[in-house]
Amino acid sequence: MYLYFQRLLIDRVRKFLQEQYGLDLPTVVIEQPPKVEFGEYALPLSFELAKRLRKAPRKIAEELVAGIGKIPGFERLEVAGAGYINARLCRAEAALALIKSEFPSLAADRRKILVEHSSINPNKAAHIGHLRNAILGDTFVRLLRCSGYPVDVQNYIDNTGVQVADVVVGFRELEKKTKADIEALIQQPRFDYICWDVYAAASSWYEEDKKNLDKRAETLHAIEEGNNEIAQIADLISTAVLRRHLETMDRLSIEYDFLPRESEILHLHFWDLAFRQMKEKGVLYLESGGKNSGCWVMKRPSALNKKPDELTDDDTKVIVRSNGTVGYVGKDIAYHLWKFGLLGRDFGYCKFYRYPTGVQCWISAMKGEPKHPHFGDVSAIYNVIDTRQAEAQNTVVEALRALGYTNAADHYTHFSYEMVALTPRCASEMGYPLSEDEMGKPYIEVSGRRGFGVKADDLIDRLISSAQKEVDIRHPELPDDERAAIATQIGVGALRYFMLKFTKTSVIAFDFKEALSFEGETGPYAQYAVVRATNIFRKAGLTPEQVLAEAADFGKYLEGETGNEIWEVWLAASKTSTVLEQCITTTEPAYAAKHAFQLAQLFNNFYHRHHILTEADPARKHFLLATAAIARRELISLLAVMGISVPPVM
RNA sequence: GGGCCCGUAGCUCAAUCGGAUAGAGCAUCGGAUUUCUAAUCCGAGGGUUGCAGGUUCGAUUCCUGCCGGGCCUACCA
Repeated sequence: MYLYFQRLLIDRVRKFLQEQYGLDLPTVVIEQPPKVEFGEYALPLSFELAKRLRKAPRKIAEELVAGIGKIPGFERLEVAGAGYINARLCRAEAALALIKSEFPSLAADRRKILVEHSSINPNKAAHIGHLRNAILGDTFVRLLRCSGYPVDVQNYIDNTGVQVADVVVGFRELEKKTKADIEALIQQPRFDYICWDVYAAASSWYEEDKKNLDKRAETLHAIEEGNNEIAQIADLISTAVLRRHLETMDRLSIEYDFLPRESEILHLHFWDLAFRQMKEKGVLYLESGGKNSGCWVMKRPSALNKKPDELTDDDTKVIVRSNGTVGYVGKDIAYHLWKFGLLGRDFGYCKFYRYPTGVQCWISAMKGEPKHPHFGDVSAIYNVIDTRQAEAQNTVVEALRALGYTNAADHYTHFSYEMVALTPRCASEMGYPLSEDEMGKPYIEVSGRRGFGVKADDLIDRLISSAQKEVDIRHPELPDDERAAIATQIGVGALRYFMLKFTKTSVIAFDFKEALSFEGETGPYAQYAVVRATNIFRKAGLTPEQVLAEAADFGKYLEGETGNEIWEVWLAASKTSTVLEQCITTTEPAYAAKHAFQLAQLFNNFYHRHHILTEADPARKHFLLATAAIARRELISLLAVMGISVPPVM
């Protein structure tokens, strides 16, 4: 609703400027006045035009206000301050429009969008860093879907890399486990936890004696080769850990459609096709001298502006090693050609995991099932990968561009975000030994290699049990299963909100105290606002839908000081679709979280000041109920976009 | 050395394309409940937006330099 009137206003202003002054402004800046009394929109454009028109800003504002005249849905325009133009909506009309508004579909074409997120190495338990990735990614998927885009969700599985090899080494060399032993271990409820420790042990074993690294190389080679016991063990482990990751993420209602694995990219020879294209088009060249002699290399994106004679070995990225093997970035280029349907080869597909919701998750295979959905060949992609891989991502984009796939390159978005780290206090509380140097740092990076980190399932467990205690106290009358379900919703809500409230560029210095909080700017705060609203309708014996269906002219209740206060609730509610659109265009889900909190805050304030059920005037009572219904409706959809459901009671 | 990011209240973070008096939460202190459940609400204190210049009618935001911190910069993934 807010967006609709905003566009209407901008169109009128732009049209007037064109007719009156012959000006064609590409963008008209619009913002919100500091107080609702001033109106819903503020235009600072008079300041901008002052120089071009050689008139005082205030004079221009006056001309604009007089010239534009009446706009449907608006009460009036007025000049404010040194030359702002404030626009006031007709509140009664706007309120009715909001009640009737349906969520606008932004999707222009029906071609699929691909979001890749999670992509956790299948060699150990997922940790808080992976949670941030998955929650950001899943929320972005929900944002796109709720705006009408068809989306495929992919989770890339590096099942043949060094990290899996290290766990295999750990089990075989340190734990002396046979294939049969490992098969038995996999049956344990949290096999990924066992791997967590084994991986850390293997990593420190390498440090004890560099010769131990030979085992890694041997193992890695055997895995890539295939058809041997080591490869079978690696597959056993990585598949079991992958299954655990899916279970962990499913606890947060995070689902995937397809799991492309590196083993298939390797064995289906995706790279050969990519390599051929890249050689033909001169994207790669064979280095003849220097330290990279004998390697096929690409210019680094950071060196794009350098002249040929300024280039050094450091400005090139090795894609194919001198021994002929391809590196990670090369495989990623091939994979991304596939994503855009530019490779000329496809995966086989097998069913892998069925979610309780009925969604089927597929996995890549050499020879797949005959009937399967079509993945890849999409119009746009979003890769949710932390900022440390920015350069690798840029290299892939530049490879696409250099191959002449500019359209693909333009629709490739690295959804970049900062890492989750531990505060030194949190790390030492968890018993991790820190050097003096590290104690003085603002945060300590999570490290799977060192075994430093908060495991995702542990954090979820703690959040749920902490919520459980509260629910048990507050609702002893409810049966066990209902209390458990409520605690789960609250715990998950707290976690998802926590990961979304920070903007992507902010490093999260993780601390249990903050993450476990259910008060203030948290998920449960917003959930609680909805529960309060729901309680009103339950007591009143009405549904919010009934109340909204009978909407009347609320004009007189939206005037004056009290009216202003309540109008703030309506206005915030009306901005939901604007905010969601902003989240998509800026790839920043934090705006949705901030907005949900603000709306919940406004509602809680309203709830406190106006006692609805005891209101004597039936018409006013109806208006107050409608206010609660609108805030509740918008909050529920905002939370749903964040993957947060609302319990029936709290 | 080069590239990217960050520096805002005691702490953790916001601030829409450069706009009106820089806002929240936590913590601290003081209040509010015979009411739709207090996981709530109200109030108070707390700021040279790292420093110095520049552009602008206007800078937390843009530019330059400096200081401090982080990440990347492997023939690892």
